[in-house]
Amino acid sequence: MDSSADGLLTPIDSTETGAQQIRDAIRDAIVERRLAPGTKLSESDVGGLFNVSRTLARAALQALSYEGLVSVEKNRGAFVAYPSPEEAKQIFAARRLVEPGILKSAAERITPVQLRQLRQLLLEEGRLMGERGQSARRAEIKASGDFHLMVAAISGNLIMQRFMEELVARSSLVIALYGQSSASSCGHSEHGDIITALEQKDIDTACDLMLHHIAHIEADLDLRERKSFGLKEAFER
Amino acid sequence: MDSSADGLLTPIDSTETGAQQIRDAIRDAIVERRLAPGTKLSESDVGGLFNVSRTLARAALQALSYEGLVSVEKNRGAFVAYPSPEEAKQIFAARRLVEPGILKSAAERITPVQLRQLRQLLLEEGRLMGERGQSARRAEIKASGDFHLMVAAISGNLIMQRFMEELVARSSLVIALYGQSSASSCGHSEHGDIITALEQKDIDTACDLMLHHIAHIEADLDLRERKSFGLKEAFER
DNA sequence: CGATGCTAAATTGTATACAATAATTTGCAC
DNA sequence: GTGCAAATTATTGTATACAATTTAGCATCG
Repeated sequence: MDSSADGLLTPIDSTETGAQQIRDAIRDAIVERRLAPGTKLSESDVGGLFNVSRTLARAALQALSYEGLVSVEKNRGAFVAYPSPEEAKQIFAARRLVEPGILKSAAERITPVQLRQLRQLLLEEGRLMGERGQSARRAEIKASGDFHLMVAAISGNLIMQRFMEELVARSSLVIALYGQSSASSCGHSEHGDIITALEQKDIDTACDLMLHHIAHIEADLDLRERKSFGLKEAFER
Repeated sequence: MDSSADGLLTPIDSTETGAQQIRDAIRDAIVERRLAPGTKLSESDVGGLFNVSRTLARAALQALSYEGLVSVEKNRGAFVAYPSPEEAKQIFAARRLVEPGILKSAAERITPVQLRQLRQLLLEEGRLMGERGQSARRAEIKASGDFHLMVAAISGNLIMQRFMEELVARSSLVIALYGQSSASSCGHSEHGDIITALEQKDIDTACDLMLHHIAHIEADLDLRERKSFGLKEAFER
């Protein structure tokens, strides 16, 4: 896809097995909001879509369920996750809990080259904000999350990086459900501020900015329970 | 929302599917160190052992690989994870990063009943330290981890709780590989100190004690690369 | 004697078939 | 026409069968 001058965010093993490719494809579709929360993902349909057997489709769906992006209900099937307001709060609470620490680790190890890469990412993000159209919107959503993921990658801790990938992906789902403004853009300047603080080695300020940034994203949510009939409707088709 | 602290550490769904039961059984075996790191887990063997088909065995092994307890190598098979020293460092770095925050959340919500349950757990842990025999040793290992898991459960954040389950399980693997003294016991008094701080609502002290506690566990490790021939041997049956 | 290439065995990767469970529709009584 | 119940349909749960890949053994050659 894009892979903008970094190997940092593309841990794709070229020898990945079929199920993994399908998992990645579906995950991208969910994160970029081409697949709405609650959408049913039947094994047959998924398998048919990718021209593989149900075995692989099932494996991919299982994998996504471990990441919290898909919920599989016994004898009922798999659905794109439909996080409850409570779940949404916990996702952002988790981010507030870990991201300052991750950022601190990253700040201690970051190299000039990596700082340039972060700036590059920011530039790309800004460019996408200018463009219009579905495709640009999707890319913008992805880029916005990629900032946080690159920070995690720079921190050098693979385990926290993995965890952040899960949190960012699930955040996208939450924003799709409860976001009010098309607020994916509102964080852009804050990303820039964080980078600036990093450049100045001002770790404490950077962490504060990160906390505020997460709080801003969360403040844009309207975390009221959706009517159950709406949920039921979402589970149709 | 959160049920009272009764089944706090047993989120087992009684209607769980076959693969999940097998996954749990193998996970217990790994965490309790009945299965050594590097042990080969062939799909046929696992299936035969539990009297199910390779399909379910495979699903269970896949699940464990997402938790980092099993590593599956393409076309080669699944093995009990053999964390490298670097991985071990990252696991404990992750714990230092998240556990103070989790403890802080828990301290803000903890009820007297939950405090009693923590004391209870500590008592049980102490009792097991007194007993001798393999079985008591395994239970002691589990109880030691359960303290951290119960704190996570009390924090009320299911996502962080899940993450801690992963970290504690993987820590057990690391200690099995690199632990020097049979140090699982050395942390017992520190657990008690943390509870005391919690009782006194002294959150900062509790967090400090937690950080020291994790540092102590880590300090007992001898994180030197095992000779590759030793690793190879470990991967043989 | 050691290295290399080939064949055979074992193991995983994937597809398909059958069984079990849940959703839907149909039919009947009221 | 409404409500309940049985049959039908669709979908998931699990097992088995076959293909592809790796590993090991063995023979051959340098």
